[in-house]
Amino acid sequence: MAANFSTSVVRSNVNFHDDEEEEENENGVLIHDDEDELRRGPWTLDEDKLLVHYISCHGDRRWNHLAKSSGLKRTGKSCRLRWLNYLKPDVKRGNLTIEEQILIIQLQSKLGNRWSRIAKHLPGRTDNEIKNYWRTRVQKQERQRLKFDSNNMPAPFPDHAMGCFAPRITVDIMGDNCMTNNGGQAFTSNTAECTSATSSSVLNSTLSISTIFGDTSEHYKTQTTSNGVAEHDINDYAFPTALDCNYQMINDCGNVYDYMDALINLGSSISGCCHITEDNSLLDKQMAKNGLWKR
DNA sequence: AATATCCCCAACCGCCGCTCT
DNA sequence: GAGAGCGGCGGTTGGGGATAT
Repeated sequence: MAANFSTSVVRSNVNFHDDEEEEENENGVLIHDDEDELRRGPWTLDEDKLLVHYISCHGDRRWNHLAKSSGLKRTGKSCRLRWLNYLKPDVKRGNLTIEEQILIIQLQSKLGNRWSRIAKHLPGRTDNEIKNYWRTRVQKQERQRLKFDSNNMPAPFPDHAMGCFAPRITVDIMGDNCMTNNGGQAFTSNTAECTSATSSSVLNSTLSISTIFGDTSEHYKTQTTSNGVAEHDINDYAFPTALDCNYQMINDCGNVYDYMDALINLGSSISGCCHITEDNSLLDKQMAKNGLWKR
């Protein structure tokens, strides 16, 4: 990967005098005086340095002017994209966290494919990154569906949930409750919906579930609150906690799906609504009818 | 080890709406 | 009001690394 460098480093290191046919403008930045074709494709380290240097001096506005006067043989659009998606200092690198993934799903259900709006809720994440994330996941699910179709097997999830490019779910955070991870640590998002963590302590208990699919050897793990208020009817269902990505779901074909994949598809198949309950579990009986959650 | 396939993601494209002249 | 220029956005592509066969 290129360049996570500070502006000061760029200023001190960049060497603009590597081409005899270039000349400096009034700001000490080189201008190409030939009419070479615009460059396309991946940016080089030197181009990155030049762009960062120019923006540090002149700001990130007037992209077409910037592209010409900076000496970059790039379009203004290309410069803007490179800056916003990669070079801007506050761009966060690395994999999306589970919290970010859930927030994306939540926001996508509300906003649709308005990636730039969604990105505003995830500091440091770009619309391009979120768009790529969403597309990759949905493509994966579509491939799964086609695989089942070609094998003449029933789809793991209802067709209407699998076939659309933008499956919609709503994760409702009920009342004062907040999604928590297994340690009971509050999941804090940038949305206003999630404002406070539940105070009830969460006790893990391992329960043997032998119903529905008749597999008595499997152990499914669910959670109950200390006061037992939200205890599940374990004879019928088992639920994972919202952020426990170690869970997988097994449908009635015996196929196993990762937590997030199942969440997206089940959410689509239950009229766009699943709930976070008092014990921070996803609770909807229709969800459970699609299969068991396996740890 | 070679080849095929999958997956990620940077970058491009086309369209739309806003602003300025 | 018309049109050019531009920024912003969402959809798409293609290169390259990772993984499977």
